[in-house]
Amino acid sequence: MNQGAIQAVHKTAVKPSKGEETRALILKAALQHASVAGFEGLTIGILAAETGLSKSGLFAHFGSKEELQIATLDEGVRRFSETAMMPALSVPRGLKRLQAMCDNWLTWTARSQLKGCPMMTATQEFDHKPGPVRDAVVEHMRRLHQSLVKSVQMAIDSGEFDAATDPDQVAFELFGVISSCYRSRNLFHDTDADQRAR
Amino acid sequence: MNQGAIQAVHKTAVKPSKGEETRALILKAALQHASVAGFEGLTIGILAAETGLSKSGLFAHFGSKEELQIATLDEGVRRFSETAMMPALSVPRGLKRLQAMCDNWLTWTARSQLKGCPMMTATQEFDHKPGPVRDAVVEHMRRLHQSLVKSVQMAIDSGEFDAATDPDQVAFELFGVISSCYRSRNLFHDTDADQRAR
DNA sequence: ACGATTAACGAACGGTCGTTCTATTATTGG
DNA sequence: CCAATAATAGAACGACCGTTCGTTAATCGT
Repeated sequence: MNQGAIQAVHKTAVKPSKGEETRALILKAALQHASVAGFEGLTIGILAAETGLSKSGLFAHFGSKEELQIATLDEGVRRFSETAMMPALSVPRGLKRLQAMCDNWLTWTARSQLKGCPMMTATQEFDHKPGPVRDAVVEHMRRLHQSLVKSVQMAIDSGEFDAATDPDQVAFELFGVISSCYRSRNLFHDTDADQRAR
Repeated sequence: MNQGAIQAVHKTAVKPSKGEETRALILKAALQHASVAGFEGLTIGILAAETGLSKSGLFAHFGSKEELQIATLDEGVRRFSETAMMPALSVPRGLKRLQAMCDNWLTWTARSQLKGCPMMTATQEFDHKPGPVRDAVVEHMRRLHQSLVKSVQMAIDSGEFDAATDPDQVAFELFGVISSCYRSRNLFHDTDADQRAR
């Protein structure tokens, strides 16, 4: 039936077939919606109405709600990577890059016109719900954590951080500060994009 | 006819009427469920089956799902207060008490046989969903934040923290560390209840 | 330009949702 | 002990859920 996943291997060079076009359109709306109402709040009916498709027409692109959730999560990670992480790679290694990463992390949702960080949402949502979606979330978060650790390590190598610094610990704390900032901003409408990268 | 089950369990007040008894029972199950599946995941049908009541019987206790959510949230806060915060008040003011608060915060879910911290869950879940439930969440979190700030201020007054310390900032960071710890523990099954209260 | 393939639709399904009624059973205060 | 009252059950509702199926319309390779 649906074999869109097969084509995922090839990094598309020149193939915006009709199907992929609408699929991208759906995922855009889905991500938007998930950033507000969460991934469990994603509804095929609502999403269909939002995109002008029929329920069954939309459904055919994914084959199940679970696959829709995973596809939306992947799309979120893709957007996060290209909006927040990749730009930071053009900043010189070390503390500067680490700071750029954190800054971008805090601002990418606004730049992508999202209401919240999908990964933060997904993390909370699937904490205790075993299944393929949770597995995907864990995998993505593990990768993200590793990225942070690597950047911290670079700052250690360059002498900007003490040699005794534990990169894992710093990454752990950075994540805490960022999630605290998101909470503060969203819940209280505080305007404290505190640049507290120590 | 044989109603001789005299349970001389006189708890606190003097009014454990039948209705309040079952209501407490429902809320216990609801909180348990919400700590796993979230407050939106609370379902009257499931909850009724879990408690042995009928849907309508359970429903009558609250009048709407929204009120059930709020009641469950309140119950969570109540349990949190009596399990995590109040015990910390018997610890001498200052850094010690602040540490006790954070420690208790990290361990109270286990002690209450919950799978996750309901307030953390609620915070994420109602970030972007206006309504009475969100209002209640905001109010509760504001109070909690103030508690933290007050404890930090005491540690400043006692000289354990530098006089230039910003209590709000410290509370902000503490919340970050705690939420990061919850995430790490639940998502990766890390066993790092890191006592990183600086 | 045509025939094969893909994309999209519309209707229907069994389920579950929150909610509303009415009726029956327990509990309670006098 | 007995009425008054509170607690619960049961059936039914419309709405929406995810999913299936058969059919039609659009797209694409040749």
